[in-house]
Amino acid sequence: MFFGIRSVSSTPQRYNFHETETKWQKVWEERQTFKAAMDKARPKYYVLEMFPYPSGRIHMGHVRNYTQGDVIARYKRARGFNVLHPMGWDAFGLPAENAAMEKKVHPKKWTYENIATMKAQLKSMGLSLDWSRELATCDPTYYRHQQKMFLDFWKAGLAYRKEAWVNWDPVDNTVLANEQVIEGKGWRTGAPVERRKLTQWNLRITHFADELLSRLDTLERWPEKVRLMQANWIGKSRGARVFWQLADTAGAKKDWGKLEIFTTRPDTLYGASFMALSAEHPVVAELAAKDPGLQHFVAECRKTGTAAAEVETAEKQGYKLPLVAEHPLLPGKTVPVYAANFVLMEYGTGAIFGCPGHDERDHEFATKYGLPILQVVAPADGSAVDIAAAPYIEDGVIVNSDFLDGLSVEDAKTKVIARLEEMGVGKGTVQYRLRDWLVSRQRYWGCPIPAIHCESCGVVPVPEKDLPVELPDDVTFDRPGNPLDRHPTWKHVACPSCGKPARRETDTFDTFIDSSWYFDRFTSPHLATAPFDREENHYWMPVDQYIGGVEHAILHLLYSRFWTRAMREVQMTSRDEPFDGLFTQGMVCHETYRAGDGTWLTPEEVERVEGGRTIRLSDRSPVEVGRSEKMSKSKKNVVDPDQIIRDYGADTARWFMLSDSPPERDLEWTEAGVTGAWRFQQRLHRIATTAIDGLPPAGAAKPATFSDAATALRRAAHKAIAGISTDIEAFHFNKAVARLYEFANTLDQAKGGDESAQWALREALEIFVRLIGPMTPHLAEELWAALGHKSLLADSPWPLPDDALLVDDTVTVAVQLNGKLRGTVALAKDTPKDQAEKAALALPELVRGLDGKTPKRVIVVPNRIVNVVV
RNA sequence: GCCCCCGUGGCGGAAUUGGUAGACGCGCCUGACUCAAAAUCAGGUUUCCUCACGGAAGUGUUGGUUCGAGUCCGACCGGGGGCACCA
Repeated sequence: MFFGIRSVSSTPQRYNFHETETKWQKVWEERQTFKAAMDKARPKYYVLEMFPYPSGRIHMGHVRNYTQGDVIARYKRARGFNVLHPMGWDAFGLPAENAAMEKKVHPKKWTYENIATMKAQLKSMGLSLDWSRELATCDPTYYRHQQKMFLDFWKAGLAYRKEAWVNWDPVDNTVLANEQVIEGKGWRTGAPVERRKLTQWNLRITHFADELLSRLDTLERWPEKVRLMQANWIGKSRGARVFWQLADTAGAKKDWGKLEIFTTRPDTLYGASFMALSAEHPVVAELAAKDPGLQHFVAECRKTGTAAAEVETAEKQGYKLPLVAEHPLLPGKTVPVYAANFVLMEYGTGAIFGCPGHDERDHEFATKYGLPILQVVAPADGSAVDIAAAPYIEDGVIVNSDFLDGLSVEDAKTKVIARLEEMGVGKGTVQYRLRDWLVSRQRYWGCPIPAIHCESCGVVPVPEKDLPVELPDDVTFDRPGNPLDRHPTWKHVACPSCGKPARRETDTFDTFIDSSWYFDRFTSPHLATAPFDREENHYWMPVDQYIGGVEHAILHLLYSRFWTRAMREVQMTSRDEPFDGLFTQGMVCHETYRAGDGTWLTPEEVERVEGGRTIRLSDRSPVEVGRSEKMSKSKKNVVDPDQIIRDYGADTARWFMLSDSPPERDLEWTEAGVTGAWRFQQRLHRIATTAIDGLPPAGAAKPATFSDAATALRRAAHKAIAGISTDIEAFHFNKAVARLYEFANTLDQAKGGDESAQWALREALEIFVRLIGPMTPHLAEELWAALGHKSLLADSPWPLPDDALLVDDTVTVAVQLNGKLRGTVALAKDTPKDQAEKAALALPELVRGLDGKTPKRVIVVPNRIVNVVV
């Protein structure tokens, strides 16, 4: 439906939003209204929205995110806080390199042009941002500090190189962190990741695993959902490491030493019937050297890799090794040892003991290979279970387990761990699912890793005086692979330690490092000598309110929490957590359209016609309307913010973003909704400007008494203040909008009357204008000036409600008969129970319902309800 | 498979946290203005019965707790999200 857009251009506008919006944006900019400066005498408030990747143009998701943040920023400002509300650019990343390959534009040029475009777009939204603090992570003045911090972390043992099996994205030609592999596929490319053994840089996030987990409980202003996701990701499990002596059955006489396994069920040790090692386990590798069959098996395991679909369908496979393991608690008892495709080298010790009686996976494996299935846990109620048919996973009592018999599972765990430790064959441990953060990327457009490889000195840090290690500009993108690596001169340097020819590290950092501390940099964005000034940082941090998409629940938010701790470890800060409050906003969705030939159509290419049908504008052919989905280029269901702002104005776009849908839920973008929001802006302007004629001047003396109508209006106004303040604080913007509609309706109905009514009308209008200020700042500023104010609304305080006007003298009390509503009675507020009861019993509708019966009981809830029970 | 969240009119969603279900907006219907339309304004809009007054039912289904349940508890159905051979 595009009637709306057409009607805008064909209707004479009484409120010229375009002119008004540019006017006020200019005023705010000229007066540096939103420039933030440290002021220890005032309480600070740091509002931050996740900074955008400069992809080219802003999308509706940005509009929603930044509108929400701006409401909070402007509101807190009006409440007297010294607000910091900055904006910057997450400017490194692969799309710039892809653009370089496809469009032959240098990544730097492409990025900065995009930044210019998007900055202009954001400015047209009228956001209360301090642009003087703008930063871009691709700027050497930014990333030099990042390189320095990395060197500090390296020195402190928080950064290290390790050879390991890593996830390789074959499309982007780079390795990925575990967090960036979703269902076995690269998070950006969707290509199945391959496994490669490479030496890569890692950050020791696992060092803080326990703290990152336990501190989640204290993040009270974080969504429960995000905390839960992080807790699951960290994945703490208690268990034991148990050492099994390996013995050779092939007669090689080699002493294989003890095999260390991890288990969360040491209570089931007596049910062990096999051992299983990862195909990548060193013992397997050693045996494979002389066993082609095992080599083949290992290769097969590697092939199945991590792709989720394959994992699900893949059968448990084992390869019997020429080894046995001696049971640590049963002298003389041995179990066979297998290499198995389901054991992960990355988790625990890469080796397990199999207890088929009480583990789903082990049961499947044992059944396949004809291994014994022993029962060591029985249901507490004494009922029998068929352990051969299915494993028994539930809680119960331990049986067939020597000194553990009769104990509960929990008690048995404690007791067996104590015994293992006593015997020196095991120990209780805590295991985390979280792995260290792999940060090397084989890409050009990222922050260079400040390290040098020297044949004689090994890996040497770049001396601080040589920072920043800057990216060279003259690179080529004509071939796949890392342009830094094939640059003719860049990587050739002298070793800082011995001076001999050496080679620069050509990998760059994962761009999630860039975004792990930008919020700190915003506190002193221009400081050259350090990432931030301690005093400034201490004043502004932590971020009081962070707002962004839930898709960053693990990646960005967990990394940032880690980075803050790493900085603490090297004494850069004493803070533990970067974000005090977090809000995750929902996505912006739109209907999808498909032409007869199946191709996707943009909303601009279709029109809804009479009879509810939808047709393609070009040839009037019918269009299939699909369900509403997140706006995406691939489905073409996108609406350009620029166009909306041009046709309807920023205030309308903002208002619509805040209306109807709760901010944490997905929002359905509809053309009808936008025109509705636009009409309301027009209506507001009309209501206000017509009312302003004949009002007493600003600051006129308050009348001693008010007419009933005037008091009613004042009540509505002051209730609006109270309600909307609460709503904004609670992020219930849709409710605040609803209240503003109600208040606008009241205002529209308010007729001129005596002097007190005129005074009340001015009061109400001024309150109204201040209340819409955070949401539609341009219109509000315009009306504020029209009301005769010389100062800016943006500099004006939030109105405070008069408590006396918030309570009503009379209340409507519902009268129920057996819990069913029969009618209502108007009573004075706080009418005593007995009088309320009397009034209710006199209600004709109740008397009729009673039909002569005597009430058995009467429940009176003061000011609420009277329930008569018969 | 495991964990979490959500099911309220034609639609988006309210409901002071156990106390008048459907605020507010969209859409739709009727009327006014208009030659007509758009815009605007006034009124209506959960469903069923009734000319009306009024009444009955009603928050995914079902059972329970309670004077009283959209709200609390149990089971089920449906939708969404996270994790997933993690030992």
